[in-house]
Amino acid sequence: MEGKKEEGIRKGPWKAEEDEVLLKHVKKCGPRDWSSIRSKGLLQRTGKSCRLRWVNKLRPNLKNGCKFSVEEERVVIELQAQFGNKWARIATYLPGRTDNDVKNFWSSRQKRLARILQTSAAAPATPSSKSHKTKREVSVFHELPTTMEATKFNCSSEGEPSSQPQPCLSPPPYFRNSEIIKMVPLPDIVKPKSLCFETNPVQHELPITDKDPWTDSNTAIPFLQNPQTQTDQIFSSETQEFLARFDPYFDVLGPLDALGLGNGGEPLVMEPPLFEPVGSCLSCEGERIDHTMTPDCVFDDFPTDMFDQIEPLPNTSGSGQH
DNA sequence: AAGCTCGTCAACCGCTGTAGG
DNA sequence: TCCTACAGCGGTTGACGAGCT
Repeated sequence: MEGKKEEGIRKGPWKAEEDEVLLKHVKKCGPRDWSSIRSKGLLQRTGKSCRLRWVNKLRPNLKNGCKFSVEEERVVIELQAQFGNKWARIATYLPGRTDNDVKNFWSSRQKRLARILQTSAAAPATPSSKSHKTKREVSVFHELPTTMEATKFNCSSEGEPSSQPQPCLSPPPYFRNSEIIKMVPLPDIVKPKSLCFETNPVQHELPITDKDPWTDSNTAIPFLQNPQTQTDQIFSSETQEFLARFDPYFDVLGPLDALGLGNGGEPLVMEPPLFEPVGSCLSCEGERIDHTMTPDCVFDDFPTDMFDQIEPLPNTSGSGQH
């Protein structure tokens, strides 16, 4: 398709004059016929580029240059868990935000997650060192609780979540209700298989296998082990204090109607079933679908290298396993 | 003060889906 | 049914600024 060399195509940052021309076109013709902009000689931009400029910068009511609010962050997190990386779809739930905004926001978080995982693995437990935290470190840790879910949870491994919410695309439980979040302070070593995403708390105490389902070795994944202990070991008291502030944050991660979304801002209109209990959800048509999210299904979709940088903790056998 | 690291943002690229001929 | 053009989407990249060492 792209056989012939495109001549006279301008790329790069848009000038104010170009924006003006584009706006005029949209006023006249509406947000369509993008390719005609070039064919008419109005701009030396591809239709694609024009559309993108309109959608991301020139459209009315965009929240350009303002950071994501806490509410917006929560919505993105929830919807990403439900829909996967369907940024355009997610953006429709966020008035004034574009798919590009959401995408950028999410990838920043992913980067931070990667860094957190690396640094927490590379520099564990140095409580006395570094009594001062840099601002940046603090902000990184600020993301910690919410980045735990940052992996894709589209549990169908054979591909793409469809445009409809799929049963398997339910949000990860610790972001669905506080009941599940309370699984965090488990007393013992928690291996992935015991991170059962069920509302039934009993599941959290499932027998733990000797094998790590990811590595097929006996190496447990420290980050997922007894998180309380890990937190104590890895983070300084300041950071812990900071993390402690997330308790109330988690508390509001209950059913959507409890989120108070839109407080003081534009109301965030949510489509039906964002916060369904694990085990069932509603299809787009409002039809309830029962399903069970198995741990395997969930962890299948963790990036395989997600924990590459994490070294196993010293053997905690005795205190840990049961 | 300079260099470095990181986060944010804008824009491009390639792929896919769809409508029309 | 096939082909083509276009629209839309998601991934990626590069520029830039802010903060830190």
